[in-house]
This record gives sequence, C-alpha cells and structure tokens, in this order.
Amino acid sequence: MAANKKVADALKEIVNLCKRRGFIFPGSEIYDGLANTWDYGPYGVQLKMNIKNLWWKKFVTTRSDIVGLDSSILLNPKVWVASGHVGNFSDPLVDCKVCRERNRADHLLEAKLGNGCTAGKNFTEIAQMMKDNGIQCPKCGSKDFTEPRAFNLMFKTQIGVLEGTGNEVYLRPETAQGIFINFRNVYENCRQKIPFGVGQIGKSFRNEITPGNFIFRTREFEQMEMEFFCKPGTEVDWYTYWKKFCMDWLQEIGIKPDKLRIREHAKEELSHYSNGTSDIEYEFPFGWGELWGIASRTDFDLNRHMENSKVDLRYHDKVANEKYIPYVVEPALGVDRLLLVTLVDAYEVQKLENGEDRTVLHFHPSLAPVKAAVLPLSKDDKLMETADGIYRSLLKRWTVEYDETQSIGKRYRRQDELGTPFCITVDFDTANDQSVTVRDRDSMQQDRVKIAELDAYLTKKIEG
RNA sequence: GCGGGAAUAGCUCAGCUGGUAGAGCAUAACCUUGCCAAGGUUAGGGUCGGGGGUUCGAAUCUCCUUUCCCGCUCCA
Repeated sequence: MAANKKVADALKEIVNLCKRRGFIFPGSEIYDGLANTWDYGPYGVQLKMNIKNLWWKKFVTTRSDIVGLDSSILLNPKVWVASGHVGNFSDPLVDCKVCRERNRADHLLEAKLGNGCTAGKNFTEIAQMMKDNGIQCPKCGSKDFTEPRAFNLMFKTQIGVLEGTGNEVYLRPETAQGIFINFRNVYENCRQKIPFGVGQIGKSFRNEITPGNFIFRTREFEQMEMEFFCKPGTEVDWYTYWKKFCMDWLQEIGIKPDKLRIREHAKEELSHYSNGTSDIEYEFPFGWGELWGIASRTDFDLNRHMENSKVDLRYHDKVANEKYIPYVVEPALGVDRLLLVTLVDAYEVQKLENGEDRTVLHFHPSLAPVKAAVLPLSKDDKLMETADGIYRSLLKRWTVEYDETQSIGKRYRRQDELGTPFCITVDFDTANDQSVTVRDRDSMQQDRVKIAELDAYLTKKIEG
C-alpha cells in the first residue's frame, strides 16, 4: 500500500508540474473536465513537436529506404472488416448480475476449457457454453450472467449530417491500415523497391475500457508507425534490425538505458497476424509498461486486403521477375507515451546543501522545448538592451526565452523546471569582452562565450 | 462497471464543536538586488464542484448529484 501511494505521488508530482508550467492541462477543465483527456500547453506541444520531428528525421527523411505518408483517419469500413478489427475481434463481455463484475466470456471459458475453445463461436453459442460448463463469476462465484455483449474498441461515427441516415464509419484504431491500403500507390508511383518502409505520424482512437495513468493510455492518442516491407524469409533479420535500431534511438535522445528493456512475446501471446513481437518497455513510476511494439506482421494485412478488395497487392520484382506479397515488420510507437517517458526520465528533485529543493527536467537538448533563456543579470537598461538583441537574434533559429524579472537565481530555477538546457546571462563585462555566461542546466558549470559564437555553440551542444 | 479517495485562489493547503473565507507559493506593477528560488510596498484572483434539506444563519451537519484521482477487469 505504502509503495502504491509513493508511486502515485511520483506521477502526481509530474502531472502537477505539467499543469503548473504549461506542459499538459486536464481536458475540458472549465466544464468539470472529461476523464482521461489532456491538452498540451505551450511547452508540451513544443516538446511533442520536437519528439515527432526527431522521429520523422530518424525514420523517414534521413533514410533512403523509407518514405512518409499521411493517410486519412476516416477509412472505408471495409478496411476494418479486412483487417479483422470489425466482426471477429469484438470481445464478448458478460456482467455478473450479482456482484456486477465484468468479464470477457471467452477468457472465462478458456480458463476452464483451454485456449481456443471459443474460436469461431457466435455469442449465442458462447452463452450456451457458459451455462453448459457452469462457469462461475471469479469474484463472487455466481453463475448468473448477462448475455454476452459485443465490445468493440473502435469509435463509431457517421458520414452524412442527418442523424441515422448516414453511413457508419470508424475512427481509425491504428495508423497502420492507412499504410497498407496505400502500399500499391507508394510502390508503383514513388519508385520504391523492396525492401522499403512507409512511415506515418497521426492520431488514432480506441475506446479503451480502462484508460489512465496520465497520458500513458488515453482514448485519443498519436502514433508514429512505420511499416517496413521486405521479401518473405528476410523478415527475421529485419525484425532483429529494427529492434536494435529503435532501442538505439531511444538512447540517442537521452532515455536512461537501465530504465529500458525488451520483452519478447511468448507464442501464445502473439496477435493473430504476428509471427514475432517484442515490446520495448520502460520502467514508469507505476511499473514496467509498453512503450514501443515491434511486430513481425507477416503478409497478413496485405493478404487480407488483397482478398477483400480483389486488388492485386503483390510486389513485382522486375529483376528476379517474380511476384510476391511482401512481409511486414512494424515498429509502432505512441507519441504521448514517449512524451511521458521523456518527462518521467528527465524529472529530478535535487536536495541542495542549503536544504532547498531544485526541480529539474534533464531533457536531452534536442528534445527540450526551450533551448536557451537569455537573462540580463540585473534590470540595467544597457544589459536589457544587449540581452534583448541576443534574444531576437537567437529567436530566428531556436526556441528561446527572455526573462528580466526578479533575481537571477530565481530565473535559473524557473528554466530548470522547463528543462531549458542553457541559460545565457548578460552581465557588466559583456560590453567589454563581447561575451556572455552560458550556464549548463545539468553540470551548473559556466562557460564564457563570445556573442558572435553563440549560435555555433548552441548548434554544437544541441545537435551534437 | 466495481471498490476506495478527493473536490475551498493558478498551485499546496488551513478553516476547531455552524456566524456569509485565510496563509504560503505563484502572477502583475514599482523599489531594491550583481550569478543559483534574497527583501520591501501594492494589486488582481474564490458565488468554498452543483442541487435540495435542517437552521435566524451552512465551506462546516445531512441527503442527492456531478466530476476528478487511484486500484481492478480489458487492451489488435
């Protein structure tokens, strides 16, 4: 219990800092809120933008074998039938009429009869199986359940303005399908040769039964997914390759390696489409949680789309003169989840010698929403004028702030809480030596830097 | 959906057994200040989540309700 409370407090402090410093606000707050929705404030959106840009750069623009895509959130519902999201994969939920505990009927049956016992059964058959086998509520032991009801994770809406007259469509629960249905467009029109990948960043929506843990699981979230198409037989190598590539990148952007691990899924655990899946997990205050799923999806999706759409989605290798359906390896990462990782990983409360606390966000400089703050040492017209000039000049290239209020120490602390890696202080020597003091957030060391060399200095520190 | 906790200023909270709201921090202005949350003066900001009841009188007692947080079931 004590441990749980401590864990809750650790996350709470971060949630609080996020609100206080303009990273993340609770959603719809002035109307009493809306559970599990969050709005990104000025610093949060900048951090998010930085994360997306770094991913895009790493996985798309600096790769000769990967291209980008931005597909629609609303897709023809047939897409979801083909992918298996509609129909086969809506879960049969039953409620215990006595204690009102909710369970998945198929799980209750499987616990008694073994895996796969409900395969292909419809809801009426499942209800009968429940009765025949005397399934009991795991909580209270009652056998009195409601009829199984379908629970689908997809949000439904309609096209057409009149209630009830439109076509039902779904908000996408993953960005991947948008890539699969454009596979042919990309490889035929964009001169891509296998192996190649298609990357996409965009929002997805899932009607999760249990969202929570701040922005760890929300019903509306943003994904960064890449589908890498390769020749059947090479997928194992690529699967290994992408696992390492993803892991390396997380460390490049400053995530602590000892908080990361790879968990390989057991055979029984694999999704219907996968012949190999692993999660890169991070140790959150609430425990290890999935951050990045790397899945070998075989040819499942393209195969299903080919069957359902009757469009030939085979790849034509013109050199070997053969046609085949490519296999797919997919690293799928949640933007919001990675953002939470960067916050949690960067967060530190230091106990200073004078007994005070110093709250610091140790963001990697490339992630930091504010790269530098320009501070005149005191409210002296000359200093303020010089500082303002430096600020305006840096602003052309970097996200920087200017602050002249209150004491210099206070302004340093303020920037520490925002995770600003560098504070540039204009002092009374500046006029003489044309230099400023650059204070490092992590080491608290101070460098004397020529104003003319500031931009190069920052470039080196931020971009490495 | 179930179980637990909570709701008072932007944040953290105080408000004892009912007498129509306070502190610290934060914010803004001015003064002061010369490198790690210094000090002073002042200002803005709350119909105490909402509704009913008891009462002369409710932030406080009571009932209902809403919302949030934590945990559980689930997670392609």
